[in-house]
Amino acid sequence: MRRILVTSALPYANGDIHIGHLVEYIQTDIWVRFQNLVGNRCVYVCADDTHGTAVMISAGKAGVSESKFIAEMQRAHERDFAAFDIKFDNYGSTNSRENRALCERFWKSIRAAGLVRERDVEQLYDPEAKTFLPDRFVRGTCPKCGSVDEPGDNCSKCGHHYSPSELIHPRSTLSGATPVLRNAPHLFIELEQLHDFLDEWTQSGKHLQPEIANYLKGHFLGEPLRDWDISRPAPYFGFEIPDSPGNYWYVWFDAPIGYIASTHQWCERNGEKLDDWWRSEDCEIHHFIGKDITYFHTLFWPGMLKTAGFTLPTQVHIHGFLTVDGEKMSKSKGTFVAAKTYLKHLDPTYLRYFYASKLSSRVEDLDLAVDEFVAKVNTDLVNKVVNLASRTAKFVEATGLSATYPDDGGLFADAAQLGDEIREAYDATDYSRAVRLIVGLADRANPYVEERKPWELRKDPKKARELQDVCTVALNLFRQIVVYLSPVLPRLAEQAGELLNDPIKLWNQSQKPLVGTKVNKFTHMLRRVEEKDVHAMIEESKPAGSPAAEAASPGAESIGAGAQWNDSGDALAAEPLVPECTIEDFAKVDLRVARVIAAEDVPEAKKLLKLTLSLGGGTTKNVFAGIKESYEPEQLVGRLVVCVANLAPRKMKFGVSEGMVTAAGPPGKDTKEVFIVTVAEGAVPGHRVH
RNA sequence: GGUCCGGUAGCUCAGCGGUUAGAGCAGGGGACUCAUAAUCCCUUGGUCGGGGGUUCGAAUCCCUCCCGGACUACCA
Repeated sequence: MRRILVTSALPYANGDIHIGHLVEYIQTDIWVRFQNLVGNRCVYVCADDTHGTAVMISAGKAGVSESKFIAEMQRAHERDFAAFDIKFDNYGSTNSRENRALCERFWKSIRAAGLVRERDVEQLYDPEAKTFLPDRFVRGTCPKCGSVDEPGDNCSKCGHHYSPSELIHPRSTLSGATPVLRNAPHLFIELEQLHDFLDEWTQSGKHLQPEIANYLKGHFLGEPLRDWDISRPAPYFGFEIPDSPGNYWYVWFDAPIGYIASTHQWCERNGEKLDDWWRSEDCEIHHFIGKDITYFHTLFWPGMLKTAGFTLPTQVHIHGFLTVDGEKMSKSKGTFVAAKTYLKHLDPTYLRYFYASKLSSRVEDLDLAVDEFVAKVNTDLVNKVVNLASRTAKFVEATGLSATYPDDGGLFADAAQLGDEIREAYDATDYSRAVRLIVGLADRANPYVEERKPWELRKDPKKARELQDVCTVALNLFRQIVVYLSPVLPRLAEQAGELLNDPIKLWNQSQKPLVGTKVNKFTHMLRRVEEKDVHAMIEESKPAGSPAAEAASPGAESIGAGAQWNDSGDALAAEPLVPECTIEDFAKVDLRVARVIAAEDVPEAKKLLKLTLSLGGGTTKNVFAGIKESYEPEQLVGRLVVCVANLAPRKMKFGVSEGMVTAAGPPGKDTKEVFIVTVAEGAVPGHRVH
């Protein structure tokens, strides 16, 4: 029996769980359930990641204390997870007593190992909000190309990387104030001292997927590792560093330690010793994470564990992101579906099955194509698997299963033998392979029923025995499949257990037929997915007023009497007003109505479309607009837009842009949520906007 | 730009040096009626991205080109 401790990444306490998160939690939960099913002892811990500037700011905006904010968020997270049958042995919080104690313990070891250095860091400070600003809370003009309103780390126009302090006219996205440079001492961990160890650990071939090991080798381990800035000056929501008053551990220092803290809570409750789980050769530790946090889990974290004398991860399982119909999840397209929105429309079983059927051990993105989702769930689960029970159970309601298992031509035995292969696939997190093998069994079981025709047997009282035998076989094949699928579909396993009066608890139940039990009245186990429910879910996930939402309900433009304007303040808060300007300033900008007379894709560009704008009378302008991710060229031709007509021409990679099409959207370089500015009926190309 | 991963039937993918390249779904034809318009049988469909090479033999190995995607930490 293996002893295994499993974690999923700690969700950040600053937003709801969505279907993207669920890829990871479902992947992990399946693995944990599988391990327990085959008789290993597997404990699954997780926690909310609560610290950092983002939570501090969100709590401030909501007008509540941080502790209240994170408590509410945690309640919501736990509720969502439970609804998807994700079963943690302990769900903690990084803002816990246990975590603080462990952080202090780690810190002591790291200090003692001589890894900590203090160094002054110049950082932008918001004098109005009285806080230091992480890069993403600063925006300004790119020092290289002069593009305005660029993020604090790199320019979305020219791609130039810089530090936020290099921006021209920087401003805080919190208050709109001009940030000032302030010096503050920060504490750094000199990771380079652990370089040899990390080389060996990452390249051993045992702990990481090969592509990850390779990536680390190429990107980081080929040169000296940079020092890691692990402190933040007050104000900061987190733990104050005991020997450095006024400084707090950066959230990424205490977050992974939260894995141990959560385990500690579980140990306390269950009379276990923490050292048996985190400082023992006999216990495996498996982390499941997304590819975005690879760096932290494969370099910092092993380094910290090594230094503090804890067990190193046996394996870090890294998965890709979720895409929907081949595209990144998008709020405006309604594919950024919150867990709770999903639950209003669809059964969680569907998503568990679908993800399982798509997941492999590779670091690949997983695509949820709506058609495929519907087809897979309905054909595999309902039509094939559940069908086995629903077509035979009622024939043996009265008699129960036969007392001895009849001859089935080797079907059950063959499927039992396949168990090893299925088991290996699960263990290797190659669920798509496991599911493929299992569903193949249903493809062999249905023809058996077809051939033996129980519906004819029941007409002849003399064949009652044969009828019972045929159904005993069919129900056993069904049950065997359900045992194999039970890590993925715990609810179905429970229903099958109830139907046949024998709860499914162990993998071995797939190896021996069940005989002589009563059979209960069959009730529906799983409804078919309706495509309209999926679409309703996506509709509900769309923000009001997006181009997509408009397209879905043409004619919704005329705002009826019942319309409500309860617009949230989020958009404004995300990008506060800039300092006021005079009418003369405004007059310098010549905004004109223009007609898009041609629009073409720039194949090499990620975000740009090439537009030809007509100002009327043959005056045209060539403009490159960063709207490719939101609009198709065909949608634009013929439309009236508002352009900045006197903007100095700018040479871009693909040609000269002679103006700019105005568009609204949130700050940031993400151009998936842009909405071009159009003009009311009657305006003609050439009209100036006054 | 660099690194990595892919490109096999309409779709999702399996096969990764050895008999005429497979599955599921979709399409076509038929059967059945126990079952959630479920199931079963038959069937159409592919110069395995292009080109070159290694080999008795290549979808599978090597080279090269083309196409698609991901990543590119000092954000959380």
